[in-house]
Amino acid sequence: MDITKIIDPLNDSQRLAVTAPSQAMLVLAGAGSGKTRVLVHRIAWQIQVEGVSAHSILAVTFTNKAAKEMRGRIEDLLGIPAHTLWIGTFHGLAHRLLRRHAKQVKLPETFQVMDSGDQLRVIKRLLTTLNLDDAKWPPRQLQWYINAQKDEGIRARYMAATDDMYQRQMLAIYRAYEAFCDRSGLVDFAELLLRAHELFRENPDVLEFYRQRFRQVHVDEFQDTNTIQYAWLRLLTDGKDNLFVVGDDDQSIYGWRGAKIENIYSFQRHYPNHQIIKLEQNYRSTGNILKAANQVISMNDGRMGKELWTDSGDGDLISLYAAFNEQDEAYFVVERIRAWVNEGGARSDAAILYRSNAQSRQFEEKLMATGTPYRVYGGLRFFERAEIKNALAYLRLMSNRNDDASFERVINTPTRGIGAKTLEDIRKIAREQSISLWAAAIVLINQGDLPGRASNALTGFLNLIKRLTEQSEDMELYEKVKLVVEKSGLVELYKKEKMEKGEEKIENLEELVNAARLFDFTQDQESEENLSELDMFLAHAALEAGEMQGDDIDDCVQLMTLHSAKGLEFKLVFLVGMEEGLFPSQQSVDDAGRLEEERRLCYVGMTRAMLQLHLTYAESRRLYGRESYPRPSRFLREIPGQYIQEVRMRATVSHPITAVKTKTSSLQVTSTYKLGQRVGHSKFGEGVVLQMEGEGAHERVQINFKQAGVKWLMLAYAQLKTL
DNA sequence: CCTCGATATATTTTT
DNA sequence: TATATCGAGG
Repeated sequence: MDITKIIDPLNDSQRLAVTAPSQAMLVLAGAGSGKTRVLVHRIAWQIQVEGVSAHSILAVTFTNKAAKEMRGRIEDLLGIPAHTLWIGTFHGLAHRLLRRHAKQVKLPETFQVMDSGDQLRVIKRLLTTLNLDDAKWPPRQLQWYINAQKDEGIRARYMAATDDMYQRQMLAIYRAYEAFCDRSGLVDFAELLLRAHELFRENPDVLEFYRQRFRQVHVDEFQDTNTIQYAWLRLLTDGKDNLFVVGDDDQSIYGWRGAKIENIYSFQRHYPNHQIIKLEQNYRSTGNILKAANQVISMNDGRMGKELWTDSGDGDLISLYAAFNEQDEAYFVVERIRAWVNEGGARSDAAILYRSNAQSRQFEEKLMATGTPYRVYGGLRFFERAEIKNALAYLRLMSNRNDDASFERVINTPTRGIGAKTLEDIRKIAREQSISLWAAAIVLINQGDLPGRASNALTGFLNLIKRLTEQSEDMELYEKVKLVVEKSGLVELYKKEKMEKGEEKIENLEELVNAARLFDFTQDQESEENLSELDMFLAHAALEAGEMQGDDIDDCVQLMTLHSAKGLEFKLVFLVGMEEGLFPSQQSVDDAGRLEEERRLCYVGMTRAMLQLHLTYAESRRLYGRESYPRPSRFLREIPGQYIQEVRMRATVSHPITAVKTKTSSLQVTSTYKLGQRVGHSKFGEGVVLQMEGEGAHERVQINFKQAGVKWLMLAYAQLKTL
């Protein structure tokens, strides 16, 4: 047996974690310290050396991407496919359990998964039904409230009524929402987890079965688990000392959506026989970046304690640029990226990280203007697009006619002459008789007192769904999807829309058919053989919303929020908008706990950088149409000056916060150039000065190069020669 | 039923 | 500032 492949690539701490005997284990893995490697090798070790069957191993992640990567790497390491290995996201695994045990958790076989968009829609609909003003009861807040309760494992029926009117109303809505979901066979994301927990808690035999089956349980990004996820893990592993978790308290950045960093602390109480191993050697960043990041994070209280180090050198200093305004900031960043690319760097190795999405625009504009390919993460995802959701709603209705959310969605999309009045009648009957909208529609037609036209339209809709169901019965999955796309009238609807938009939507629908054709329903066969291909595809669409838009085919500059950057790495990183009120965000500054999370976010951002880290802030920023003059972020002050090189040239270079801005620039270049002056540039060759603007470090000149054409250059970097 | 204009509203995101 | 959503009116 060749175990060197598993052991050799590991450092001492990693090896300790990988080869430890079965026991409760907490691996505190710093950024870039090889946490996935430990998890992958640990599992391979158990299979190959400890003789644990892949069938008896469970590994849980947060994202599908992480799950996929882990499975891939384990299979690579073992050299064989490991399809009996249960590895997936909390939600994916919960879903699998609920499908297998639908009866025990009182769900219909064809229950459908709602994404957050669906959920919001349902809540809005519910408010209208309950005659509540959605200005007074903002749907988003209600959604937040409901999910927060569920994340804590709290069901509406177990909540005591309070005297507080507001609380009472919220609870009433939560109740109504639960009732609606039950009636329609709909399950939201939080519900997947909650019900999977209840499955274990209320069915000792089921729980015992899985406790027996899973001899080893592994969890990735443990610091991101919420209350219900951890409770679920505990049911599965209590008293068994077989829980192996990997996480980093310093990278907990999802507290605002229920993640409990405390779970790391509780782990030590709940599993008294645990062992803790710290991974502190970093294989990603240079020494300066790590030392600076260590300093920043050390400002937080109550850490587990961890200090990253590297045995590769200090590297470059971190650069800090004080931009005049957000335009200048973008200009600086884009120029730096161009310089990087000119020197042979790949664009995809450069990332611009910001605190909030609204900041991306200025960079996009500048990148666009310079013709630099870029990619923005975080847009609408494929399965979340309206046209896709419409098509899926038809499919869902075919699978489960009680799915009222889907019924509402497509009954009049495209418009087919079913008016608000008819719809209201249907809802009324559904409410009175506690039946689905579909059933209510049939009742309404049979009553016969509907105006002829409305009755025909409604019958037409019901028949359409029935026809689609019958016709597609023996079809392949992709043919079903194709049939729906063609016969639902969606294509005709989008053909009528403004050329470009409509065109794109039709293309997306075609892409959906294609996705169905490529859908690999064999990959989860082990557990879901009783599920129809269609239902598997629908679940896949909800649980894995697909890649964000854009292709990775091109060599693109990467733009994303700090949150989405977690887990990624780039040679060149720009952390922009380092300003009080922006980062840390205004909402976090007067709450110690939230401020610490912002600091962890800063730590995450800094540790994304492999070679170069550039920090920027603007002295003046236009945001939401308002001009503001923010102070530099406190996080900048927390980085010792010795790791920083200020890019702005000033008379006196000192610490950024304390430095007084002087008008006297150290760069008296303004007089050097005149309009029409002939200059030389190392890359662009010879040219003539056309315009100048800005002062000091901000001074830019426009030059008409003989070869390269007209360009704006920043004097501080251009290294021009007068000719 | 659709279009236009008024209005609110703007961290962070995966599942 | 930009966008999304909603209600009135053609």
